[in-house]
Amino acid sequence: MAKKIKIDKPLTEVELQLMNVIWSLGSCTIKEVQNEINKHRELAYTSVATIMKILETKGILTSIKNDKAHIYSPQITKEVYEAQSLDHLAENLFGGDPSMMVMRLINDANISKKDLEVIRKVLDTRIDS
Amino acid sequence: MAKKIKIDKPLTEVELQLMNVIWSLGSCTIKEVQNEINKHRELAYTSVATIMKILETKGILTSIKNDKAHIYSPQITKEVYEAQSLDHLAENLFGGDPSMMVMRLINDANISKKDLEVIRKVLDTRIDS
DNA sequence: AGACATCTACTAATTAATTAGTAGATACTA
DNA sequence: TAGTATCTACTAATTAATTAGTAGATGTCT
Repeated sequence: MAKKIKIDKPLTEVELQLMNVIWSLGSCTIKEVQNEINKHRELAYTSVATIMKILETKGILTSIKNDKAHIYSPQITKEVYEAQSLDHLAENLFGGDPSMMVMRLINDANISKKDLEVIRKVLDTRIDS
Repeated sequence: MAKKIKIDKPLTEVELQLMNVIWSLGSCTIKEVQNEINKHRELAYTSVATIMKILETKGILTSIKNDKAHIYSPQITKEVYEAQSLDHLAENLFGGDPSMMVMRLINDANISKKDLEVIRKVLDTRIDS
């Protein structure tokens, strides 16, 4: 099961692309990841392998040796990584104040009125707890 | 005055560090930026100059030739860049749904109850308009 | 004007990120 | 079990990002 390891730096562009695939697949092989990623872009099998090895070195993936291919599993959930990314952005662009991010989002971003109402509900429960 | 140009890629690490300084200074010279940045980290005058030239090439800064030093001005406001960064993150990590970002933020991020209430007020006006 | 300081443009060196090839190991198939 | 396919580890090549030096131009100050 994925643990809450702390990532020091954000993932690079390709790393994130792969992780998005891996998070959606759960535990998986290099081949499976390559098949999936190749629906969107070219990337050689060995390139995928290299990136996944890097992710393993960073502690973001672990692998176990199966019959044939290694099986990789994420060591951090997508949700946790999302939170850490938001923290990072808050730190670097919003002076460490995440509430300013929320402001910017609900003011500028393309969020439907319906979604805004859902958010308000969540906010209500969050405040009254 | 800063216009709303559209940035294709997010700024790199150093570029953002410099832009944060430049946004806080407004129009400024390389020297001024270097002085400011050097309160936090080492960076040679010529390095600052190089980065600022890159930012100019990208259209994020413009410069006019003054008596002596060039004066650089941002072509994009910090607020707009903030919004674009959030868009980018939403696209790459939240399946293009910014409301999920807000959710993650108000649930996980370290936001005080007072700030949450301020956010709710803003949300109220936003919804009722 | 001559000496000195400062500035920019251009170049270059280093490090990080991306992409993929090759060789040797391992498993599968007839 | 010989031949084929697949897999990983290691290496390497390319591109992007970061950092800074050098030379020549320009301004400043007596």
